[in-house]
Amino acid sequence: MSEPQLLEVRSFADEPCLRADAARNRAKLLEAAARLIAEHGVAGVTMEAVAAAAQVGKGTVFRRFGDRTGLLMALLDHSAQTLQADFLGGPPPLGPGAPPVERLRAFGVAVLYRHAEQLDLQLAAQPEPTRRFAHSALQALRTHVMVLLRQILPDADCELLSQTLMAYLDPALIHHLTRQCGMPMERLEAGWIDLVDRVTGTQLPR
Amino acid sequence: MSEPQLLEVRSFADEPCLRADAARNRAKLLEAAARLIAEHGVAGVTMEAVAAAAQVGKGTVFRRFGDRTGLLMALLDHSAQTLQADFLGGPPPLGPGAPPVERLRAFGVAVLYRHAEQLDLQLAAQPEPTRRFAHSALQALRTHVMVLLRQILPDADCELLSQTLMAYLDPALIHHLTRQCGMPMERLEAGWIDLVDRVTGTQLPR
DNA sequence: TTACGATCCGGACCGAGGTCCGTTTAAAAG
DNA sequence: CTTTTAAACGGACCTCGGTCCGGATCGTAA
Repeated sequence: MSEPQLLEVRSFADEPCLRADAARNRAKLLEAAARLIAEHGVAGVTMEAVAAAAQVGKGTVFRRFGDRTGLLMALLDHSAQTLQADFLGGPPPLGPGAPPVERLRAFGVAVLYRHAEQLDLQLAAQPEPTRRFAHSALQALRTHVMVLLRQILPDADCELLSQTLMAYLDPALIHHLTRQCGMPMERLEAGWIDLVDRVTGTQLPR
Repeated sequence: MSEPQLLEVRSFADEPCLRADAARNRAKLLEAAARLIAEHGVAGVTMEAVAAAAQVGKGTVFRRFGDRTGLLMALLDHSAQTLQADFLGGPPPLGPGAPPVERLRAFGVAVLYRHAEQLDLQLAAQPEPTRRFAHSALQALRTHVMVLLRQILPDADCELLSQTLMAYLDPALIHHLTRQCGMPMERLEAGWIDLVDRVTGTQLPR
């Protein structure tokens, strides 16, 4: 069994090798949080409730995860790393091997459905506006988009364009369009393809 | 003196004719909030502080504005209506008269700078993720973009495209790019023009 | 094994948003 | 001018995120 991915896919969070008890509590807390979500939904994930469910002091939760957002992000971390591994080292069209435009299309669709599956958690994990774009999970995704874009449009402002593309995949937007406007996911998916084509100038002949 | 705009530009908020005392208190509260911002920044705008500064009970603030976001939005309301009047009935290229693509370009630039001016307040007024896209102030802007887009691209999914374009103008994104990444506004402005051109296929000959 | 310092733990404490309900008051009806 | 009622008022109260610090624990080095 060799490592499935050779590329650096480490977690964004801090892990300077926790003390034994700290690591144990961390695991207990994540498990407790997951259980609370399963039982009472994301709204039931109160810092005190998590602490109680994990039989741990409240302060412990905050020291480990910083704040509520941090805890929720940690719950999403595993899935985030899986996705990252997929588009960094997995099979095409997501992974390397396919032409950049196709990778971009596949990437968006993958993120779209991943976010849709975890919508409630993704929404709750959304940090306050000032930090929304600073979070490393998002940064990683955006950087990947930017790299792909640069291969397609070497002369464009790919930093800005990548922000625009990522904005389309914002969980809050997905929530609004699917749950408040009633759009089916297929339409969002088509919208992504269309957007990629327009931005990259890969317009299908009309 | 005739009404400057004939189009419906009424506030999005509730105003089923308040009772005299209610209207008076509403004004006192807005004034107090503005003063608090001037003195202690947006962070100083605490619901209790506003209530106290306006010599009013805390419950009054909540009944009038619903929540903190509502109060902050109300502070932005006047500027929002001005902008709306400008692009609905003002002079070109923002208002009617110019070709749709130019109106779109002008619109984005106008919103960009308006948001940049009021960044702190805009950020603080940002509602929780589930309501971010539902708010009527945003809806009004997006609808306008959509109308313009439809004139340019009658066969495209303008609802989705307009969301994408609006996302570029998100105050949180502007904050990130200018204050955290250090980009000058000129670059964001150029980015908007570029984005509009790509999306509408109005690519300048390269 | 013991001693020690860094790290972690726990839960009291605080501030702020939001709710509730008994009381007051504007303003329309008689 | 009185009555009446829907609306507005006020502030006590609750919840929850986040902070703090004295005390317990782990890991290490002697």
